[in-house]
Amino acid sequence: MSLPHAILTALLEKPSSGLELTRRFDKSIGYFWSATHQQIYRELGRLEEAGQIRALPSPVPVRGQRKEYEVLPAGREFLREWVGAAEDPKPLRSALLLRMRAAAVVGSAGLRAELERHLALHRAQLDEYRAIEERDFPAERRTGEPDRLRHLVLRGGIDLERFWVEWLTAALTELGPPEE
Amino acid sequence: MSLPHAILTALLEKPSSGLELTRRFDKSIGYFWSATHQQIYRELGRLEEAGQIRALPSPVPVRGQRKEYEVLPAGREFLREWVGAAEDPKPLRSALLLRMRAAAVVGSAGLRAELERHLALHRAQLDEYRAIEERDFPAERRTGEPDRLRHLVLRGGIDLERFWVEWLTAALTELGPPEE
DNA sequence: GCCGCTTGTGCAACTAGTTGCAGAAAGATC
DNA sequence: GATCTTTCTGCAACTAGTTGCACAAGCGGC
Repeated sequence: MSLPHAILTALLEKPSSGLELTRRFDKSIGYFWSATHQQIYRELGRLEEAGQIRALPSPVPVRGQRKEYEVLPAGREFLREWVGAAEDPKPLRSALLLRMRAAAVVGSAGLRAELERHLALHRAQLDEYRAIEERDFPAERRTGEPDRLRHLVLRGGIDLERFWVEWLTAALTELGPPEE
Repeated sequence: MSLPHAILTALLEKPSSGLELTRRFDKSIGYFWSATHQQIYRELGRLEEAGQIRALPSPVPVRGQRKEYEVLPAGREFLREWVGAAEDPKPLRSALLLRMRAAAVVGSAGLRAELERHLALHRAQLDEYRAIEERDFPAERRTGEPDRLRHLVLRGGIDLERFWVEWLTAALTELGPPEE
């Protein structure tokens, strides 16, 4: 399970409060490890309990008030170990591929519209990734190891979206004209 | 959630007992919607309860004895509706991409070996898919709609594995020589 | 005829992730 | 200065998925 590692990574990149983390998950880390604010708050509690992060000293420790967290040495070490650990890839789960297989059995009525909708979503995501690439990784900035690695991650996201766009396009062609 | 749909699809393709389903998940449907035997037994119970499948009449309804299930009309209808339903793609979750991002922060020690291990696994999966394609979808068999759709699904699997093989190869190059 | 192995089904207890809601604090509106 | 809205944190209850184990039936050997 990788949520604690995702949070530690985000906190090392920049100490944050729970809500800040949630927002950053929505537009960065969350692109390949999504989490709701609920998961994040709960995990922050566990990580603090385990001595891997701590809340920055603040005047009043009251509910409804932002709490900034930073990573402790134990947390950094925990993350460092995980980077080199053996962990098998989780088997793929795609409801869309499954649906197409179901369509082979009960007919493909209505599937075309869904494929078009997904195609639009993946195109949008692809555009977003490309915008990020232009903004954060112009050719001249791809030098230090950290940046090279982060750029690789983004390239992974881009190529995955490209895969979906291509597959969906092929599927739509194969499915034939609308209202066949 | 798609497990019931996966099971209905599998049962429509061929009525089976719980264990048979488990085996078929391990080498077919499960490639894009995996499930353990536990999940399958539990879901079979629910589907039977809901009147979407039924156990074929058997002499003795005892524990430890195989039970064949077949899909009832209500189950088929349920699946048919799902094929055309709107359902957003679930956000990507890749522990490996996440790990690379963590590596950008705490260093990439040990990561290279993991990338190589994953590369081998994805290559093996790719080979398996290709063998299935040759066996089940020779060029002359890709005619009826059901077969065309099933082949599309398999092509999706193949291209996804190809994506990983290419990305991992690029990542290893980018990471530089071993023991940098 | 019993002993151990495999096949098949399933319960129980766990971890991970989701959804709905609530309450405190602080700024915005009148 | 009363109320309204937004921000931020969090509890509670749920669904999905995993892991470990148990128990029955059949089969094979001896």
